[in-house]
Amino acid sequence: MERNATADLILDAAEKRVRHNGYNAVSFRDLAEDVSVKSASVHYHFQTKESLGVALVKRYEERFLAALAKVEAKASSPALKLEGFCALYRQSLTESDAICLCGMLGAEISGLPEPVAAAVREFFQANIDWLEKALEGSDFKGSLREEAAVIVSTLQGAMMLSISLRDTQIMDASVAGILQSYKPRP
Amino acid sequence: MERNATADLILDAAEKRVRHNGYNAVSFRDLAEDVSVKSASVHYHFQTKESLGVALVKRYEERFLAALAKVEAKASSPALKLEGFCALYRQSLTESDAICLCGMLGAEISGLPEPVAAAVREFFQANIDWLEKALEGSDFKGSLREEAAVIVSTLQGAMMLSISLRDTQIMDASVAGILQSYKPRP
DNA sequence: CTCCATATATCTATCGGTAGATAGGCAATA
DNA sequence: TATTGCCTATCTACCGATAGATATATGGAG
Repeated sequence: MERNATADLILDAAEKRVRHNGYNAVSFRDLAEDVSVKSASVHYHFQTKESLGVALVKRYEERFLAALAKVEAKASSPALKLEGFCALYRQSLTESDAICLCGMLGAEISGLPEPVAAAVREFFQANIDWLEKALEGSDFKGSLREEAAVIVSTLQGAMMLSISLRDTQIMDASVAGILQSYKPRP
Repeated sequence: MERNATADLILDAAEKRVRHNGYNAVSFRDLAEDVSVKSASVHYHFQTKESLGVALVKRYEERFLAALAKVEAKASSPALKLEGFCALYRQSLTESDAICLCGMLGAEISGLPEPVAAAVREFFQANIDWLEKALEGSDFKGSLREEAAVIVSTLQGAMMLSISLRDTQIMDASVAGILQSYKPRP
């Protein structure tokens, strides 16, 4: 994914704006102003809004999967991997004071250009894939994949409500609840 | 809240469109077409988009609280009330094949006109209030209010992911997980 | 080393379309 | 006749997108 400086600055600005206000509330002119160029120059780097959206989600997913790979490398048990996963979500919330990019786009998904929607679904699937694999060997009864999806959705919901009510406690309590359920039963 | 027929049809159309595509993706012209009038007539009933948004959320909350009151009347135990609460969320998802109105607006909250944002926060607070009261007397250790917020956010997240991945199983599994946590410990 | 060709990245200017919003008129009704 | 509800027509602002000019950098060919 070799990309030049301006294109990345545009994606940075887009990520911030989309995570706060949603896909349809972001314009090429907004982004142009954010990076101090004209809107025609934004179109030079991303011909259409759809292609910008796809690039945005793909970069976001790449970064997230890279962070997950680091967790994978360090965490030795399913419980620790789960903890690392939750910590990443929590960090994403506190660092940007916004919900997950794909949490926002997931809410708007039926109104998105199909290629963008597909990229969002892929992000979620990759999350669930990782978690499912991470939880292998934990003493959990039932479908691991289903449980992984529940965890992802729980974290996404917690981000949304934390931002809406301006109360990070909700995220913390959600994470605590998730981790508690996966403590090896004594 | 006495309102005439057209105004309610406009709100019906707005609710559907906002729940599917988000606040910023809905226009007066869209709504006008939905109810077979001209956009100026939509402005006759709701002068501004902001006032339409506020009315939309308030009506939604009224309906939801009315449904909760019925649950309250029928359910005798905290466990049954919780079950009724989750069932209402599940019903909201399956009936409209869309996320909660306030789940959508909650995601977009930082880009909403402040009065609309305030109405959304009030919806969530009312949900948490009801749940907190409903859970009184359950053998749960820790802050009931915090736990109520976690449940609301979990259900909201489950709706979002269910719609995104087109898999209602996620909602079902989330509800099952919530109810299981609140089974009186044997 | 210089000159020219090409590529890159930006600009100005503009397109057709749509956004929210308003003014003023017309018909039914109470 | 005053009110209600809808209409036509229009406004200004902004949307995504494109055309075409310009400046700068790179990299051979002579």
